[in-house]
Amino acid sequence: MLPPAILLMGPTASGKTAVALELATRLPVEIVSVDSAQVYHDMNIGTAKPNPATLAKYPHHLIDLISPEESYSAARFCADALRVTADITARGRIPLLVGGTMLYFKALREGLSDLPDADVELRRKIDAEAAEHGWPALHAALAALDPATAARLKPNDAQRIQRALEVVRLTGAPLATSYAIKSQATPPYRFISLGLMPGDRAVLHERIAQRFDDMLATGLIDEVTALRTRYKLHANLPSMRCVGYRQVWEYLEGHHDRTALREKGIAATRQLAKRQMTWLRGMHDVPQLDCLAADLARRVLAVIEREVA
RNA sequence: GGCCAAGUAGCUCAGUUGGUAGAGCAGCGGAUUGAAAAUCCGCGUGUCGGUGGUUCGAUUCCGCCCUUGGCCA
Repeated sequence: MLPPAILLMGPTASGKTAVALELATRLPVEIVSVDSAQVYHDMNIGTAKPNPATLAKYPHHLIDLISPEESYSAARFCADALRVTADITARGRIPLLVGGTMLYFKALREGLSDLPDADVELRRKIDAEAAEHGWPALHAALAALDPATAARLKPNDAQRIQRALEVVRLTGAPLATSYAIKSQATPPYRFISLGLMPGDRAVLHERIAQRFDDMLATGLIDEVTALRTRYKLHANLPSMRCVGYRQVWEYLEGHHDRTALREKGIAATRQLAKRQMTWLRGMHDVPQLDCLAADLARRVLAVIEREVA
């Protein structure tokens, strides 16, 4: 029988971290972060990373991996996750993967196809073409090379059109050809999946507002200012497009005032939570618990103990 | 008490020279394969403050009333 691995998924501000820490005191688990923003060094407040004392007591894998100047990816996450979970299992412990980056969970559970990595130079060229002719023109160009993919994508879906053009140019074949092959072996685990969803979304929204205010109060703006001093950053980097960081960046550039920063930050976080919940709703095989329940940790524990045993 | 301004979507407002109304934000749904906290798509019936009048027809014009804000007493 395959060893167990626990997947704890939920929208931002649903209390995932608190539950994970609680579980860590009761089960032989090691926490693995599934979070595309917590991988960056020096982005702590805005990504709601646990504080140093907590991290010392409960080590988290897959946080603080790269510089904000760099990019991460779902593929890299899969590779990293499989490596650290193998280590954890070898130590006789159970991996507890916790986070809100649903694409990473999906990639882990369903595997990825064998596609070429991002090609910085090629992307730069495609961006230049888009700047000149617009994305709908590139969408039309894609239709000539890969009609099936073009039909699937909207003319303004910049990111996917770019990726499709990139893969087609690098492989010389339509995307579907590459997609057909899921090369990655399924992970050697028995996944125990759990989703956290708010019974009352208004309460989650309230919590998100509170949390963003807390971030501002504990120095989010200073954090971004320091990042801009320490690193070579620009507004289009994945790190600076993260929720909160993007809005503070715009504030520092003078695009809006402090009140607008707060409103935009909260709105962006809500939209994020909404997209995460859309993913979760679509995962029909993942049992869900109300993250607003008072005894949440106990309920999660009950489900896990039943499944692990 | 008098004068002035405003009352239209959850919020901020636009608009109809009289033919029952639409933007932004918020909210909701969806897509999602190496940037995913990204990127993109879809969803708008609201006593147009109330009530009388003029009119074939009033959210629009007129009277009165109500509410809010400002100025004057």
